[in-house]
Order: sequence, then structure tokens, then C-alpha cells
Amino acid sequence: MPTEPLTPQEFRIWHAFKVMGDDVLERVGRDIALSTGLSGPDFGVLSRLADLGNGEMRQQALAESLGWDKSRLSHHLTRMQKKRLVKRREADQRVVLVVLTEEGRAKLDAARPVHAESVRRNLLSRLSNQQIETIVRVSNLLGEEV
Amino acid sequence: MPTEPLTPQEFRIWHAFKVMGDDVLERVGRDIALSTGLSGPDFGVLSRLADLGNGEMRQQALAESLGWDKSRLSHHLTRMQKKRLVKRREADQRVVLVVLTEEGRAKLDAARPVHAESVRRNLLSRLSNQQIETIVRVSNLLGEEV
DNA sequence: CTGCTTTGGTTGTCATGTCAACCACAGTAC
DNA sequence: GTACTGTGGTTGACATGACAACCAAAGCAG
Repeated sequence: MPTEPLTPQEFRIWHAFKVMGDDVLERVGRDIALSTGLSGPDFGVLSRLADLGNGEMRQQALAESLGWDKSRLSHHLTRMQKKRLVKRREADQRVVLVVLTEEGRAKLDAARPVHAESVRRNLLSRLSNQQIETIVRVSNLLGEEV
Repeated sequence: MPTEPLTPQEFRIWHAFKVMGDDVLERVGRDIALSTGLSGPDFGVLSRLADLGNGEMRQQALAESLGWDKSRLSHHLTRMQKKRLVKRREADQRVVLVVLTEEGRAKLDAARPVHAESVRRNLLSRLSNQQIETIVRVSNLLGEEV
């Protein structure tokens, strides 16, 4: 039995789903970048470091909390190191600690209120509680293995 | 009045929203790639070409239908040309026609049912009608200008 | 006609992501 | 001990994407 092509209706759903996050992410990212020069991913890394590790975390733990693979994080930390947002320090052999620098901390502090305001303006305030609840439920649902 | 940082609850919503599409897009992309070697963006370009232009479109029209800027499309077409999925043909001076090749058409035909099945398995069949309706509504809502 | 703006496209550069190969150490099996 | 396996991380190559500078043709104002 051949698979039927997607109906126009199905295609519209697929397309809506695909592009849903794009505009919001772009707007929030732009707000952060304009005010502090941090990119979205930079801000994500710095917040985790500060909130979960008090400014200092093992690379692997950081990667897991971001949902990134180790290679992606390694590359990104190299770029962030060049911008002096983080340092790497060897704990023992094998384990590397990622550490917030002064400059990283300062930019994070500057970016936080901008981020919060932007997320509220571009996302939270535009959705009903019902819609937000559905988003969270669907996100968790689809993140699970099949 | 300083902006309050996001509450943990708000942060969870933001994070759920940010990652919502990632797994699904990745799975569908992987299914297409495994069966035909096409990437997600490749498939998008080929489908538009076939559906909207009957295998032949002006670059600018193609870019608009994809929501891409001209530079992005130009770069991507160069890569697709190298894989012999499309050709470029000058219409008059200035205007370039993008044309499906035999190979592009064949791979598109092979990918279509895989794509349809994967979208249904990874997205449509996992959500209730209520949830789907909310997704579409939210996607349209957030795509609008502020 | 000359000059200005718009349109259609290319190109270079850089940030971001993915994938596979690799290395070093640690733990466990034997 | 040696071999196998798992964990933590780096690296290189390449695809993707954003942005700005550039170029040539077309349209239009004067």
C-alpha cells in the first residue's frame, strides 16, 4: 500500500509547525545581541553556567542541560573563549571545568533583563494560559522517544 | 522599574518553546536523508520547484515561496547544482531560471512518500486535534508583526 | 541623453551545527 | 597483567544560515 502524499491541510500543519519558533527566536536573539553583543546560544550557555553551576560546570553536565552534543559545545566554547566570555580549567585529567569570566558575568547580567522583557513581549504575553499549557505539553510529548 | 528576571516557571515555558521543533525536524530530516540522500532544505527546494513551477522557476520567486533571502538561496542552489539536483538557465539577462534535473525529479519522487509517512508518524499521529489546532493558531499568531 | 533607484543575483566572510574520527583515561573482564 | 568498553573531550571537514558588499540590467526623473 503506497503512502498517500500529505494533503494540503496536513501540509499546512507541517509548515506551521516548522516555522513556529523562527520569528520569536529571531526577535529575542536580536534584542539580546543589540544590547550586549551576545548571541542566543552564548546567552544560553552563560545562563546555565550561572544558574546551575554557580559560574562553574563540567562540560558534559553543561552539554546535557542544554541538550547539545559534546562536539557542538566544544566548538561553541572555543568561540566563546576567544570572546573571553568563559575559560576552561582542567579539574583532573579528563574532566574540564567551564568557568564564567568577569566579562561573561557582566554581559550575562546586562542581558538578563533584556531577555526576560523580550521573552515576555514576544511570547508569553501573546499567548493564553491554555495555549501555553498546550505548548509545554506538546513539547514534552514530542521530545520523547518514539 | 527594573525588569524582573524570568521565573523558573517562565523559563521552563521558554525552553519548551525553543526546543519544540528540534527533535521532530531532525527525525523527519533523517528519514528523508537515509532513503534518498536529500537534506531537509534540498527537499524543500525540490518540492516547491515541482509543485509551484512545474519543475522550473525564477530564483526570486522560489526564494519568496520558501521564505529565504536571495543570498541563502543562491548559496544553496550552488551546492544543489554540484549534486546535480538542479540546473540554472539564463532566461534573459538578469533573470535566472532554476530547473529540476532528471536526478532531482527522481529523488524528489522517491522522497515524497517517505516525507509524508515521517511527518505523520513523528508529528500528526502524536497530537490530538485540539493540540494541532492550537499549534496552527499559535504559529500564525506569533508570525504576525508585533 | 544623464543620473538615480530598484530589481535579480553573486560573492566573501563569519557564526552556527552535524558527523565521524580520534585521543586519553577509567573501569571491568579475563 | 592484557584486552575490551565506556566516558569526557578535541578536532577537521563540511552543510547551513545571516549579513553586507558588490555588480549588471531596467525603469524612471530631469
